[in-house]
Amino acid sequence: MSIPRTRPRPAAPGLPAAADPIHQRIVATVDSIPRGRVASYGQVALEAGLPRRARLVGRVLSSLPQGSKLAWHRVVNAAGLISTSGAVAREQRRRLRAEGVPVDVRGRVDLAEHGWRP
DNA sequence: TATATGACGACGA
DNA sequence: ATCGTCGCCATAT
Repeated sequence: MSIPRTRPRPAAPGLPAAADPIHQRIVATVDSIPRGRVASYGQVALEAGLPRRARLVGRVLSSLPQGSKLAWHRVVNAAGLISTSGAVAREQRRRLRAEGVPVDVRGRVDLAEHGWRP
């Protein structure tokens, strides 16, 4: 029997990424981070049932549509540092401070103090 | 098909 | 604390 030489394809080529169930779990997890707390990319991945997929979380957040209501600003890297840059980083810092999360001059949040502990 | 590149992270020196 | 290395994996080139 010859095996079809077709590789598995991403479920629906052409459908919006938001339709992907993996993507949805990540979004749902970020949505569960309480106001005033922050989580790391790796932590979000873990909570979403996707261990070691931190980069995927970053990729999903970086491709959110403009005007998304998701609290993407509550996600920082494992060191507590804002991982975005430029105008996005300034917006993230602004939003965090606006909800009572201190961000130091280097763009760092104290995870021991404001980290999300589900 | 091969390499490079990230909104990352764990680890060892 | 800082740095390099490696693992990770979807996209881009």
